[in-house]
Amino acid sequence: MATIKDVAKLAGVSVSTVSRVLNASGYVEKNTEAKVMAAIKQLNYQPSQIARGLVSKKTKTFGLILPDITNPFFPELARGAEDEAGKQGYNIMLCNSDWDVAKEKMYLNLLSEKRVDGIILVGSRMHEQYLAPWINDAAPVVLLDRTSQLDIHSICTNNKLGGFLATKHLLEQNYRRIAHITGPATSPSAQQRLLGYQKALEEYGLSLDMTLVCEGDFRISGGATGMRRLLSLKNVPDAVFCGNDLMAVGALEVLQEAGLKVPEDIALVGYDGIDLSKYVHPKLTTVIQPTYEMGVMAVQLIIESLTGQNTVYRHLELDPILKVRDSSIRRKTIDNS
Amino acid sequence: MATIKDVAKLAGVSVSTVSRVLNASGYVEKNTEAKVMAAIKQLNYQPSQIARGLVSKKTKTFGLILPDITNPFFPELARGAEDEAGKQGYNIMLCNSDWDVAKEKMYLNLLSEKRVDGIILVGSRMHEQYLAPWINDAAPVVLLDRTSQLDIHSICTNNKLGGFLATKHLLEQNYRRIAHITGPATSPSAQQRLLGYQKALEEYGLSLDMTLVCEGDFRISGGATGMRRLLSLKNVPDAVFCGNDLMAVGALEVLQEAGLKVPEDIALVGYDGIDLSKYVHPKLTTVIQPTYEMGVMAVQLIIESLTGQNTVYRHLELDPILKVRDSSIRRKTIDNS
DNA sequence: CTGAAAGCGCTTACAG
DNA sequence: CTGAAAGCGCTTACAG
Repeated sequence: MATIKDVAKLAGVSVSTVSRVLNASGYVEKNTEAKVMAAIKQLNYQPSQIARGLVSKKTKTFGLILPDITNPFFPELARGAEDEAGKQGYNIMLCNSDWDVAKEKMYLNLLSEKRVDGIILVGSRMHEQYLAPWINDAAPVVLLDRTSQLDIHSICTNNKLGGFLATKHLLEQNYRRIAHITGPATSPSAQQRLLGYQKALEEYGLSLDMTLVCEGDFRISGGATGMRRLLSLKNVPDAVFCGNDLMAVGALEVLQEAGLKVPEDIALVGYDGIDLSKYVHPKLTTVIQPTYEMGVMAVQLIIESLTGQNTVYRHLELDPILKVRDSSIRRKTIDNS
Repeated sequence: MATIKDVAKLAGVSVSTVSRVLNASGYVEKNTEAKVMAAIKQLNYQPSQIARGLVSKKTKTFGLILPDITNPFFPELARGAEDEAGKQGYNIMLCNSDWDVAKEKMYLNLLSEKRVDGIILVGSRMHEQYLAPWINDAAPVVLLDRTSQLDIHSICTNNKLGGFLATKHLLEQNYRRIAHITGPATSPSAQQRLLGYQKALEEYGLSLDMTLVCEGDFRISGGATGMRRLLSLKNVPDAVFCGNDLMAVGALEVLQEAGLKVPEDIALVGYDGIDLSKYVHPKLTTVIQPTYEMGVMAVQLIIESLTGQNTVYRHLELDPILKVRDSSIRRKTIDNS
């Protein structure tokens, strides 16, 4: 692979001059420039970003640590980040953490050693104390889908509002025995959605029945397991708010196998607004998150930090949107059985 | 950020010595080592992979260029590549090309300037002549989901076999008027699946009816458009082999809106084996590709090239597997209407 | 307008 | 067992 020296030699100039035409910095005679360009072309020369990075202290690369790209929630987010990064001349390094704090730490270290210009950390369950060392470190970090007390950027959606909207919708549709399959208890988002669920029940003067709340795992299998447990109750719910769409799909399968109709027998609401929610039958009512935008905004926040336009740490909160579809259509009367 | 010099100064030794303990190379006295380790810890020192890369000519990074991570076929593949790369100490740089040759070239250049140790190029429609400059270049390239006459690694599945299996299955189920919604005409995979479709028809002594073949785009919308066109025919097909699952989902929606039943009125077969195919109703018969494995193998091929274990270019072909589900269940008799 | 020199943060021979 | 020097491929002042 040709180096700047090779180009200089072939063009009969110094490396300084080649560097100048490469960076369009300083004056260089038209004629000299032409010679240099010709040499570059002839040698098929590509400047090494490694060498450049060593002096500029910039790698034009961001790290993106997310739980699992095969989980349909994350590709949208990754795409948003990549599109925005690409627009600004950055590449994205993708890391799957599987919600594993040890893996997150490993990747955080790796990315830091590779001197990425910024890191987007999605859905981390890491304790604040472990996060702290990364603050005010070389590369700005932005937390996605989680908040923090620390001086660090964060973007999340209002999960409590989302849980509230989902549950209130079911209440408005005259469902009254509303169960909730939550995400993992360790997930802050899951906790907030649960709070929203409780708030909506309270607002309707309904007391919280903990037998109707079961912990899931944000995966299809967890939704199925939860639904089976709910069906085994002596007093089966008439509606289920699932902590995410994937679990709603699992719940839906169990209901269909049990010969129950959605929403006639049991209504279902999901969360996230992944594509899949539109293509199951019946189409799933869900709470849509601005997933792609979160990826875009994360990159924008980092770039703002980098260019010094923004010296204050931002904690952004976006509002989710309730999307009513077929799985929760209106009941005419309240069923008080 | 602390450098090796800072560590050396604090430990009261030379940078050479610090480098030795960092790399566990050469002899270093126990006592000296302890002092160095202490300094590293105290300064929270992380060696710069940029500086290391400049001398070692290795970045421990691979580039992964794929059409679109939000297309459900690709996350599996990306995950396979990332898992295997991570195991071997490499990171993955993710790039979305949108099937756009110009974007592919741009990323190829960018990744090359960043001196990645290898590049995985997925589903490229680039002409051989444009690909040629990347061969025997610094970083090994492996083509995924496409073949090449060039001296370059490639991994693909036997798409002709896949198309054949899908169509033969429908024929065995006594469907006779079988349409095919293809992928884009420019896609080699789409072309091969079409050939498989033709071969199966021939084997059953059926002649190819071009009014039953329409070009799609591998997206939901293209499947919907294709299905609408097929329904407008005077002589409607009794089964449709869709070039991928996404188009099958689009076709399914159109059929349901038209009040037609699958598979009673029209049978449907997809391709790829994406998760979604299991969760639509009815569950979609499909041809499963070993997507995750392809990602893993691509990384393995690159690493073999890098370690010189493998000097010959490999063209691997994997076999897809027919997965029969509800959307194409048996008809009792041949419908000769 | 152009070149020589120093330096980015490391590793790798080479002495000692 | 340890240190000084050269070099990886660039950019950035500094002279001229």
